[in-house]
Amino acid sequence: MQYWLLKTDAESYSIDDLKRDGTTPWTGVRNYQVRNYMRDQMRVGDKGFVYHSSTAEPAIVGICQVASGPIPDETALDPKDSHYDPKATPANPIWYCVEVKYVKHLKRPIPLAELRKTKGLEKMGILQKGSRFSITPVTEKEWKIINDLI
DNA sequence: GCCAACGTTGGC
DNA sequence: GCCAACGTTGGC
Repeated sequence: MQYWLLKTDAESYSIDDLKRDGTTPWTGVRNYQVRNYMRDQMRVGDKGFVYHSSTAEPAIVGICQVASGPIPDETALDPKDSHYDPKATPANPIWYCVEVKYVKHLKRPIPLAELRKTKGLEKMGILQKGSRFSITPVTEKEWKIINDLI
């Protein structure tokens, strides 16, 4: 089993939205590296941190779980969707996503600033300068360290 | 709202 | 296939 960190803009889709929906396809990713994680590496049962970006205090706020294998990202095929990609077709969807299931809120959000200060997390994708990947792998060690912060 | 970082696009 | 310009992300 692997661990992940899934970034989301709380304004557009928050952990509360995920709780309400229960399970949701993680659509809208238009970065090849991140698509490849979802298409090739994420497995049903993998766990992930849910991270809110672009808020007053960016933070890890909850835990989710991968609930499906790769499926075509429907938003790429929908001309009305803001993530529409005219090059995508049903035969060659280009963009894939996985379904993500709500597990729980953390007892308290863990702010980015705290992650930065915590020993052993220096290599986390989320902490790298200019990292733009909305999904990054988390090592088992990092997963444990963060769970111990709660 | 600013701006650094960086992936993507497109002209050549 | 290089690389400048562009657009977007996201922390501050």
